[in-house]
Amino acid sequence: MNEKSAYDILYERGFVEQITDEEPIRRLLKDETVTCYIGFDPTAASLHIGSLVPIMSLMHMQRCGHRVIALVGGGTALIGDPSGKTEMRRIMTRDEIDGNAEAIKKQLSQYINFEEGKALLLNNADWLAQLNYVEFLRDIGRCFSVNRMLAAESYKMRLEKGLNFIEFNYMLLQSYDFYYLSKHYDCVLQMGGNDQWGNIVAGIDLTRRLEEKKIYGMTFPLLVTSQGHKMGKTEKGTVWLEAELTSPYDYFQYWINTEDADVGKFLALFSLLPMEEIEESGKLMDSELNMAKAVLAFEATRITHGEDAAVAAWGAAVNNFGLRPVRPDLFPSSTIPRTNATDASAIPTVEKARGELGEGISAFELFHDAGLCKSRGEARRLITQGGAYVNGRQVTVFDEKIGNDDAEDGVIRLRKGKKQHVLIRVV
RNA sequence: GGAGGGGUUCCCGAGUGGUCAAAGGGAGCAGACUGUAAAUCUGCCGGCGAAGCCUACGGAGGUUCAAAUCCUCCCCCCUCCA
Repeated sequence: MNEKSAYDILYERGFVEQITDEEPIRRLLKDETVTCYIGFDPTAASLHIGSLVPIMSLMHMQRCGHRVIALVGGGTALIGDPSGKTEMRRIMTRDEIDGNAEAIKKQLSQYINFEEGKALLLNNADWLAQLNYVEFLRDIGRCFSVNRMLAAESYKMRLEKGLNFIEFNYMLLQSYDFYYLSKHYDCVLQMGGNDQWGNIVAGIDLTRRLEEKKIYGMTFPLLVTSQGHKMGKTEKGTVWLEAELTSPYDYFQYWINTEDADVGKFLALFSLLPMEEIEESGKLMDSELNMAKAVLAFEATRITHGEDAAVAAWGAAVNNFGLRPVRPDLFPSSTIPRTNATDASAIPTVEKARGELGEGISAFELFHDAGLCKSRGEARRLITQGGAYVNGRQVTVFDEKIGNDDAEDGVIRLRKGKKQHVLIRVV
């Protein structure tokens, strides 16, 4: 059904930054079923938006019939990848890493079908943790030239600030991973962020020296917004893929706030919509672009949190921001609702006991309790500066009492600034 | 191992006895302008309901009415020498 090869798809959607050999890779992905892998770092209990490009690339590979390996770096996390970092990372304990690795495995299953050998989920701790140091040095270490390693871009930055031996070894371990996967799982392609280029190429060299086997590498662009801001940070911090950490509502809001110049690029990378539809939307100008942003937000939320959560997040956006329906001729493949129906249940809601509100609570306390402000002081400042609203009315006195009388249908609507809404449900 | 230089609030970075909750920049928040965009301008930007108090300048002690600043020991990083 699909004439395009995985390479064509990745290329046209903007996934490809560097590749080791264009022609062979193009052919391979077109004519054969290949096994490819990407490593994920278990340094936190959840992946975040920064991992989404790799995840989406694996989805595309799988949809094209290739076998994908998601490698959780339980072993390499014990070392800490220095690539692209200015500071050494905190060394994590074995338990922390194992716990995170488990959580990440579960998360990846939302995007990739691991049934019946269509995809594999491996943990490199399974082979790295039992390596024998002297043997490793003799078999693997001898294949690495320190001179070449020092020349690698990934170490440059650290050579100025300092790099210690444990981190210097990271490249050997990741190279060994690739070698190991190529040997035991017939993996021929490693993909990763562009900061992984050095590590990937080193793995290719190692495998060639040990096995005389040719394998390949591809890297993705490291995304910053068109304004140069880093991806995945908002007023609430990192945008996680885990619903417990970043709600589908916030996740949707993150995407709908995409800068104009990034909408097309992000639709290609973070939705599965056909490129023709995405290109068509490129004609949208000015505020019409908000329709494309809505579709981006909806599709991205759908992929990560499911259709129902996406619809709910959309409904909340309609309710809070007067988001208008997307024209029917745009993005026909998207399942975004085209109606005006408004289910606002996804708006963040905090419950308060009727009794607690009996005497009325000072506005600044309420904003703090609702989680809109990190401290009471911040809430006071917010009110003083005129950024606090109750039921759409600006609060001007910081200790104005808010009580049961302010509830409309059992709900008090709080708003911080223009964008952040929380409902207080009186129970 | 020796000599020198460093570790400051979310990040970068100034501060070498009181006027320091700590210059400046970035990030962030709010206001104006807008399209839930960007840019720009303005205000805010440790905690506690104010005075004041508490917490904070790598760690532990000490000197002093008073310490981010002085002394001692320790930890970590960088540069040069070995």
